[in-house]
Amino acid sequence: MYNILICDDERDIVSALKIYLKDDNYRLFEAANGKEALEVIGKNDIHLALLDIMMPVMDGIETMVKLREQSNLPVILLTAKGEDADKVLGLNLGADDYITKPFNPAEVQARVKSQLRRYMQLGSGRIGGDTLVIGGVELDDKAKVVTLDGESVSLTPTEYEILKLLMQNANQVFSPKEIYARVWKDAPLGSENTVAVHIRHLREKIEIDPAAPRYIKVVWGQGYKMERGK
Amino acid sequence: MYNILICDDERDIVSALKIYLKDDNYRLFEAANGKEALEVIGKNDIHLALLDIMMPVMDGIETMVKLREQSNLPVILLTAKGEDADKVLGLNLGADDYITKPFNPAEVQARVKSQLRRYMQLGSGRIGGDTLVIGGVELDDKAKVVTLDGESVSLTPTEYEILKLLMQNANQVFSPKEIYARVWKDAPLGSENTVAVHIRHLREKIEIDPAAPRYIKVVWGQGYKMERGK
DNA sequence: GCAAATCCTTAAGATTTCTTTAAGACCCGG
DNA sequence: CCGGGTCTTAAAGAAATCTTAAGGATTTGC
Repeated sequence: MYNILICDDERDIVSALKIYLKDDNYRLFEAANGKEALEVIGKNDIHLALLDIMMPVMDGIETMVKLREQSNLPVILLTAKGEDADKVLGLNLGADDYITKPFNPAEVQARVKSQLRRYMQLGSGRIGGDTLVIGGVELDDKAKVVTLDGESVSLTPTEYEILKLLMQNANQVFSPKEIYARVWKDAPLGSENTVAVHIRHLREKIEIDPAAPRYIKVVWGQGYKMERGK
Repeated sequence: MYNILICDDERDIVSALKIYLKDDNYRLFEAANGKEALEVIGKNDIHLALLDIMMPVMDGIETMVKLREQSNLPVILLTAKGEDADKVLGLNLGADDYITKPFNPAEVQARVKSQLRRYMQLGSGRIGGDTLVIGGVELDDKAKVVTLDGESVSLTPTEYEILKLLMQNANQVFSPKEIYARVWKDAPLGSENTVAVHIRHLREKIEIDPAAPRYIKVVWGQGYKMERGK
């Protein structure tokens, strides 16, 4: 359940956005100007804010600058056509995205969803130093989170370690013994079958068709590898 | 889907670029300095990098020079007006393009698209330390992958080992007995015919016409060799 | 601490892929 | 044109991987 703040002085805009964002997963908060917005954000655990640029008392840009002094939650600016100067200024001052009026409902939903996912799952959305990416598979080693085409995938610790090993050494082939040694940090006694079972489980989670894997490939007589590129 | 790295120490610049380059075909990575940039590039399959020239820890020029030691992926430098000297230096050291701040969104999109197209069309095949090449045949020992004129070829473990032996010792003739001894690590008992069968299979996979082999030649009464050069 | 849920391992049979064998055809040099 | 070396083909045999299920270990939540 995500908390979303909608901030605009025009009640009609607020109403429209509330309808567009009607979703069991969203709890919607309102504010009529920047000052109210900051109060709401201060009192509640807001996950994303939609701020109109043109507002009385305190405008969207000013609000966002104040907000950025203490938080980096996603801010989507609402702009009217032709306010390009404000838009660029806003982006340079830390906004994450913008939507131009009049709104396209699907676009609003998509951008909100996208920013939330970025913020929640990837820890403020940065695909940076600790994130491995191969095709549609993303592994964030800081957050210990794996996503497949944007959808979060839940892996067990062992599965996670195996996937990490393979992703850190993309295209390199590891024999089951080698995988066992490096993940369990122990000598592989007899049961390399264990590795096969975990590979199977991994494939069930990150492959569309485990029988025709896109990512975790087997090289006969050699071992497994995570394939990057074509 | 292309992976693009945005590297700038100013978060606002990064945010702005991220929005300009928002595209379903791009996956955007961030780094705050050259050191991080190299890490991200090392861990992921980045297709294009936008590097700010002025950065702490490691500047854009230095980063690019390091990068060029191992990759030729497109680099677009981000320069402030007036940094013309750096710009020229950067282009001479291997940058592919540059963009001057403040950015024009359309220009950013166009240059990125153009560089990506150029890079993708030219093919980016880089050959690392563990790759053997003879004619159109490439053997990557890390990935256990063999390609013929760019097309991947699937070999069995034994076939692979034989090919590796022959490629590692190009032009050198090995008798079937010797091949058996070195690949099987066992004394050749009776069945050197086995080697002939594997050679046949290899030829079917990497020769256009197995009856008139280009690569795996036979020397009568002596054995086989992988021929380099014409 | 205890119960429940989750996860890891083991095992065995099924399946796929690879290797070897064998027999005959073919090719080269003398 | 004859003999030994090489090639080809098919099919049986061997090996590796896959799959599934279930018991035991570990972790989690209360």
